[in-house]
Amino acid sequence: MQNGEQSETHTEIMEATYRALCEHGYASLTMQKISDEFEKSKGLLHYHFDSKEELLTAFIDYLLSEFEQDIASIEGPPDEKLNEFIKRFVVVSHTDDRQALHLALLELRAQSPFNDRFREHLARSDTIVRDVVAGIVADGITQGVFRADAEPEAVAQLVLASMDGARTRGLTIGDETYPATVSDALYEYVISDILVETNE
Amino acid sequence: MQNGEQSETHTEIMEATYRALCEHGYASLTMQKISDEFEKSKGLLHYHFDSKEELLTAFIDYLLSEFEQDIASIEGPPDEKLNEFIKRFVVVSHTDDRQALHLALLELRAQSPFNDRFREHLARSDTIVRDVVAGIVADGITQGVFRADAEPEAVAQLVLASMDGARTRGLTIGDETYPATVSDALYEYVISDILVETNE
Amino acid sequence: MQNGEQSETHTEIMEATYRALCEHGYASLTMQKISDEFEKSKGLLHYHFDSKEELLTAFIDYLLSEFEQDIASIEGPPDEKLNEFIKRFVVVSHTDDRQALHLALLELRAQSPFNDRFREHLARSDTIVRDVVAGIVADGITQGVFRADAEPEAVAQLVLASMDGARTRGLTIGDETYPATVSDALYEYVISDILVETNE
Amino acid sequence: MQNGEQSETHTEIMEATYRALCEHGYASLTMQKISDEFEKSKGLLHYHFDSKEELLTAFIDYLLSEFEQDIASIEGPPDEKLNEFIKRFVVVSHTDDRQALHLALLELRAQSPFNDRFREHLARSDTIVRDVVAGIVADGITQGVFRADAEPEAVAQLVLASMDGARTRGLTIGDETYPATVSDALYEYVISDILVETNE
DNA sequence: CATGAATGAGAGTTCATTCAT
DNA sequence: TATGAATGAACTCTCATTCAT
Repeated sequence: MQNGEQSETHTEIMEATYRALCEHGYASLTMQKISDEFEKSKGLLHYHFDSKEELLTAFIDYLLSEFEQDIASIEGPPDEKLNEFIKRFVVVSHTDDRQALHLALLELRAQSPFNDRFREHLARSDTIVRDVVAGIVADGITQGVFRADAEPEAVAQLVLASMDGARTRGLTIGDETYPATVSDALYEYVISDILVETNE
Repeated sequence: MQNGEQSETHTEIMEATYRALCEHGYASLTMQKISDEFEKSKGLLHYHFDSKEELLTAFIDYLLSEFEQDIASIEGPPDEKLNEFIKRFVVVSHTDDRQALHLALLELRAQSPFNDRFREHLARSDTIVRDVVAGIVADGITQGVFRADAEPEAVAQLVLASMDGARTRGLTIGDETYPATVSDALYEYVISDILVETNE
Repeated sequence: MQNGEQSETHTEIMEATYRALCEHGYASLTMQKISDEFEKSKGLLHYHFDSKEELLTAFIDYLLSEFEQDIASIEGPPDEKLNEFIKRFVVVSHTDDRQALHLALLELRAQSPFNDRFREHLARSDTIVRDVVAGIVADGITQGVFRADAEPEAVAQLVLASMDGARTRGLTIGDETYPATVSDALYEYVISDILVETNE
Repeated sequence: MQNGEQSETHTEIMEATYRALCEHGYASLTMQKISDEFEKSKGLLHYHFDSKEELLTAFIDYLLSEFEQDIASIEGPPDEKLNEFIKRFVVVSHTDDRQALHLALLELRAQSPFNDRFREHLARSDTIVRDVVAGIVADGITQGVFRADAEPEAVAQLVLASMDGARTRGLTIGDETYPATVSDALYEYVISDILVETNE
């Protein structure tokens, strides 16, 4: 998404970083552990990236790009898009690969107060995603599926925050039912309220 | 809370760890940096704790105990308690010390999938807090301030998840208005729905 | 001088080495830094020279050859040749390119106790230069401009040593006036003594 | 001389550095090689010195302090002091330990154009030594052993430069007779000229 | 000839931990 | 208790060199 044409080795490094991050976590992620997940040599990591931080910044872009592509691929009428968005965002099974992706992102996010570049890259992506959700709600209002008094920005932030929190709590506390429970509550207490009541 | 009578040195170490964690972040937290925030020597840290992990596990208990005490001190009728809870939990000013505390907790939480002991201690606390919120809602139903069809568990999880998510996003993206916006949306789209309409 | 007909690439490598050495110093001179000053690729350096040491040995010859050519081009009667020799050897302005050349030579010389090949190449050149100066003095005696009791070898060594020392101290301590001061003292206390007093 | 009371370990590190520098030369001097000459562990080097550069800067002070002490210990009338100074400074036998010291200093000096801190420390010492020599000459004039028209500063610089150059050439070209030859020439062509002729 | 990706050893440095005092 | 010197493993990063193209 951002470069369009990265070298094969570049991609292999990103994938190795992903595996290493998922397995060991950010705090104990080392170039050696990335290298262990990488077919080629450790020195090559430094040939392609000037420093560990540079590699990880590139990795954030790689992760976000995958995530943004996933989100952009959602199709359908606004209410279905919102449902699908929530499903992809939060209802992850334990074996879902997306769970690992979100954990990786969470770790990088927890690090961002101490790293300006991380924060900038993450903030940029956050704005994009928020705009996507607010856009869905706005479209829904225009098309008459959501109530006219729904505030797209507020709804978007509430949806994102609750899903993010649910995922975080689910991931970090090890309770797999957390995201699903919150997701259900989100429907019952929020989304059902802004739906124009046609058949319900 | 867990020992009742900790030594003064123990407390000083916990406070030093807190300062070091806030300043440097979990990933680059070292015994040396804790020691730098500590009046006494670095060797003494190992006299009191067998290992860094042991120290950090004790630190989690210390943090959670402070947090739980804070929450337990809330008084008043259920709807006011819920408001106050949300306020303390999420609406933190930028200079609020509680912001740093939550960031520290987030970092430890992001680490918990890689550390069983961290996860156990955090999960225990999470259950306590969730029970507190669910209890407030249940009390509110009993006392007739919340609607009878409100589900205490579901509401508690939704409230906690959205506030947690809002705080995380606010902290890590550097947008101070995030928690307040989500908090407002939470009132408007969730809490106002479960309040028994008396004067509104 | 040693091959007579070096390839153009060879010369470009020598010039790149010269620039890199002047900029970074011997101790932190790397093949990469030489390559950075070189139009073509880094791999090509190894195509032309089997190793870094080989390249640097060739570079010594290149430097000395330039230096010897410079000295050989001095013309005139013996006393003027000696003056000119000293002037070229030591009285370098701060911006003089010769200053960098002498610094490069000094660095290689400081390395020579640890590298037999460096030492051999440098010693050979040193003998040549010493013979040139002793020859000038001997010619001066024959032609009656220098006193008959002047010892060509001793004078040559004293002149060379003092100029070398002055340059070293000037270069490394950053005092630009050093060489000129010593040069003046050399005239006043040494050369004026061996001149046949005709018009002075 | 500079601190008066350095720890024993500090001194051991300086001595280990001296041995490593003499054996391998500055350009290939590594912390590992210093550690190899050191009884204790490599990590300890970094406990006592924040970086390699800091260690080497301290080492320059250590070397210069030894050298300055040596010079300060010379006693006697001015002409004898000057003789003794030259003897200690330059006439080193091949096995003389002072030869190694001067080579070490030369290497550090050759590095000083690329390292401000090295240059400052070396320049400070250079000024001290020059003042000592100029002081000897000035005393000699006052006491009537040197001619009144001798210029202390100019003589000091000429003496130092020629001896420095002789030593450099001797050390780096491997010709042991160099310093002695230049030293003799220095007497014959310079010092004999400034001596008040009493018995010669 | 020429390139630049790739390698593996080793550079300086950091770190949790130990231990004598 | 308390200190701070000391350790050794592991860290990020650099380097001369090789090799497929």
